[in-house]
Amino acid sequence: MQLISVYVYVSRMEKVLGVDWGAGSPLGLKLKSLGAEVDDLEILLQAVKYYVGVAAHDNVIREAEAGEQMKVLLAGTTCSYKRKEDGGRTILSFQHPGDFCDLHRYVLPDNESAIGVQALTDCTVAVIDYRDMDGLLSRPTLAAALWRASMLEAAIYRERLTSTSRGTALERVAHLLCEQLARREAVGIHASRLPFSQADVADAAGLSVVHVNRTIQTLRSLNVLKASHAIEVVDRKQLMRIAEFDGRYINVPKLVSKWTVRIKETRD
Amino acid sequence: MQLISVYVYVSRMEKVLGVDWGAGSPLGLKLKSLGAEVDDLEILLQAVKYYVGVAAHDNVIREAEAGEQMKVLLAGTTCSYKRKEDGGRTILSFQHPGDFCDLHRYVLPDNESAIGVQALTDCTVAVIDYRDMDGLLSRPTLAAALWRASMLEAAIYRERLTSTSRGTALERVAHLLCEQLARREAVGIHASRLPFSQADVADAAGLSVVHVNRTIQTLRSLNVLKASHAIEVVDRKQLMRIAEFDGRYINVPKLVSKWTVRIKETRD
DNA sequence: CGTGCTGTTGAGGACGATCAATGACGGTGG
DNA sequence: CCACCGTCATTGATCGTCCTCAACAGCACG
Repeated sequence: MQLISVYVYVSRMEKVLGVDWGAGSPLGLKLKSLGAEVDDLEILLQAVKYYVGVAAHDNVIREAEAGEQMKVLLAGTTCSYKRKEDGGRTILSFQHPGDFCDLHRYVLPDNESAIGVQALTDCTVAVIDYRDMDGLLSRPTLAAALWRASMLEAAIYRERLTSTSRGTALERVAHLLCEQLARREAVGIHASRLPFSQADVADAAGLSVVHVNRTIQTLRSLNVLKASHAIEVVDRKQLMRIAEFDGRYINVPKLVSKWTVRIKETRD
Repeated sequence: MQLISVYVYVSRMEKVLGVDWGAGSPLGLKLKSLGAEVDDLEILLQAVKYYVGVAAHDNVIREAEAGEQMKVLLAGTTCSYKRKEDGGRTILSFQHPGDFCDLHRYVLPDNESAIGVQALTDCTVAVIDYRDMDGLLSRPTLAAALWRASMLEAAIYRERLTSTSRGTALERVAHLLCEQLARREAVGIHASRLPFSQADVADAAGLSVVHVNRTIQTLRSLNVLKASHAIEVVDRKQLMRIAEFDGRYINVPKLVSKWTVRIKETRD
């Protein structure tokens, strides 16, 4: 199997890039970890109708939008959110490369329409028509992978729920950061700097911006975060200790064997 | 199609009951709302290896248990929970008749092992071996229904997350109660009394028992809850207003047409 | 060179946690 | 039948975390 290259039209930047979305890309690693086969990735990419670039702060999916297409995040960071009556924003989940932005909408149409997806950085998104989904789901391994993706989403919410109900602001923020680090690592992104603002953290953790700021300063004084403008983790172990974070729920074990072999064939 | 009757051995009460788990039962209504076909219910019930009775406060699934079988709640109320390091209990979700207790464990084995399920009332549970699941999933409508069940679980967590992050204790408790009322109604249970204690509400809402008590007393003074020993809702509309509850996420629309026809054939 | 977004700091106040004790109810055994 | 026990509900008092309001600094952008 050869690496798959496509041309991406990035609307804001208004230029054309040749980018690899193949087996070594976040989406490839994601599908792999969900137990899909290498062919599944190829078939998924063939079903892509077009690629979109979205600028930071723009909506990937508007809250009221009636969706007839599914979107997959290929590059950049987004969040799914809900508006509060006071105009505020509750971040339900961060989304990283390889994540399906609105799988929930395909599986349960109409009863989750109030959820929007917003770009936190400049992003690249793949768009697939609903009418092409049947073909994808006829492949048992791919269907199972999508089911697992749903379950993983549920597991992530579940963890967030416990962490949010539970502890102090310090624990909650630490947990949130650990989750993002682990999820990004699972798709091959090892950067220690996290691509979102303190305000985003506040909306996700259910805390005020002010208190998040103070919490982050505490983490900095503990030499867990770097004392810079951005959110950058320097002592991951300590962060996990503070959060009491057990990342096993992020990873899907026992399902990777086949892939590991095949990946070696193609990438080495 | 005839109504399906099975004999249930209830271990604690030590007696044998003839009970109907057919199309009109909570499980039947649940599958219907998930878009399954009538035959799917029959086939699911045929796959049931045995039925178990569990007494209130006992574990349906122990936290460390290595599961090779899936459990479906037929009668009674349970909760899925996680232990906190201090010994406390975080209730992740209440479970009502028709709910799958541990679908997550089947889809994502090994990475959710710390979750237990506890009976809050006396319960009846159906047990299905994992090795019989392949046969069930070979039916596309049933497989889709199980996928939707996963998504519904995620949606419930998502709502809980927003409500927990957001408001005051009053709103959170009100939301939690609304969710349970709506979910029970969706499977044909219209009782206004909810079958769990204030301590359970506290563990689910992430509040202290003391404060839950005071919150419930506030709701009683507003004539939303009945001034009795139990948790009984008398003014549902007002409760939903307090919680800003929109129950649409509980129901799965657009998927019921086939069933509605068939159900009339069998039940009228 | 303003305008907006993000980050930072200070002060006051509210909500909910914690500790502690008591009451009400049902079951169990002497 | 009553004493005892465990569970659940209730009440009071104190304390801490986190919210709110308010102001300001740094930086990117047009």
